Amino acid sequence: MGTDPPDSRIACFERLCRQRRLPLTPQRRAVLRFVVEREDHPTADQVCEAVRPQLPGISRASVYRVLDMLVRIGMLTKVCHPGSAVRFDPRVGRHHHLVCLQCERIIDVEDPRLNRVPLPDVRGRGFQINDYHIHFRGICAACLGKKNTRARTTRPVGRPRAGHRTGPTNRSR
Amino acid sequence: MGTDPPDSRIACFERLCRQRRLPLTPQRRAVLRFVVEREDHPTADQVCEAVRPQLPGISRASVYRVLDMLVRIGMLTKVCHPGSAVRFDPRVGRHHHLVCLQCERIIDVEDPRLNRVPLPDVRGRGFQINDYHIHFRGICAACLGKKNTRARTTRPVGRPRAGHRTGPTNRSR
DNA sequence: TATCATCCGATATTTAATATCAATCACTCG
DNA sequence: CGAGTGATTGATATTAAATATCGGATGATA
Ligand SMILES: [Zn+2]
Ligand SMILES: [Zn+2]
Ligand SMILES: [Zn+2]
Ligand SMILES: [Zn+2]
Repeated sequence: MGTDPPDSRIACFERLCRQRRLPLTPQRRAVLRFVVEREDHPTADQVCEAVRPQLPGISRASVYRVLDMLVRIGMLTKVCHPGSAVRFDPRVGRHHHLVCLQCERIIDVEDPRLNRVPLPDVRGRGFQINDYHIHFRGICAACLGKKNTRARTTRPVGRPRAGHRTGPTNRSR
Repeated sequence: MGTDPPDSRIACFERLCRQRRLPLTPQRRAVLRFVVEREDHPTADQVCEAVRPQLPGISRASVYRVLDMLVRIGMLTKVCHPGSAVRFDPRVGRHHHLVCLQCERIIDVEDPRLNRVPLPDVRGRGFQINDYHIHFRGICAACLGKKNTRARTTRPVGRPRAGHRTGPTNRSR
């Protein structure tokens, strides 16, 4: 259901709106259409910029409101990763993500074996598990290509030990 | 290593600072001590409030900076979940989380079976996987207790269909 | 077309997080 | 122990993300 073609998803949304007596506005159509047509989990800001050409007057507040509403009625889900804004995902079924530690890109990943992960036994702690979601962290193809750029996550912290000097110590200034 | 007792972790931090010639300030000690003594993944703001009694003058900016530095040198990790601020985790080894959809609480979970999850075959897409992390979503024991409170995630959206009226339609006012 | 609840855009506000900079502080080496 | 040096700190301002408010506009239904 989260992988249906865009038109089918829009139709599903319209059905849902009629059922629940929710007005079907151009803003809602445009935002949903944009998100279901993308595969890269855009942020609210990206949605805003992308939709403006077709709907010149749309306000940022509306984009936030519409996205929130689409999440509430189950058409979208939210994904987040430390260091980047919340992203919106048109796939609502169980699937998992590759997260690039360098460019923050989020890529969908699907593998039937990942849907058979054993649930931990947490009944002792009284936690009721409804669903799960795996974040695979690493480096995407694009970032592996430009390897010479220093990786933010592996940059050494602090100054080198004495004796490892890489240049003159008494700089002018 | 992420599960050692607090004193051992502080000692490890001091060793790391000396190695890298990073000044060992009271702010850094206090922030690290607080986070490693907690198990509930506090936010930067919670760290700030908790540390202030012991270090009255500490500024919010310093707390952010120190937390960021502790992440960079590998003493802490960041965790995030849509709808709540970034949280800091004293456990840096692979482990997983129970996320309560109602109160945003994050609880550590460990199960040897979860460390043998098959990695998806993404070599075709050129993604290099370094690590992974599972979010189990659900409802925690505390929130299951007070069940009468309406769950935010299951609240119906929109008004009911005509005919399902639950009260008088023509209210005064 | 008329009615009405809902939504939209504009604006202000809250919250999280980062940038700047002078004064202070921790560390090292005499 | 005391001076020298560079990183850190606190105060402040600023950016960015997200939410709240409110009058006017709009979609749904009859
Ligand atoms: Zn990348
Ligand atoms: Zn996805
Ligand atoms: Zn809870
Ligand atoms: Zn944890």
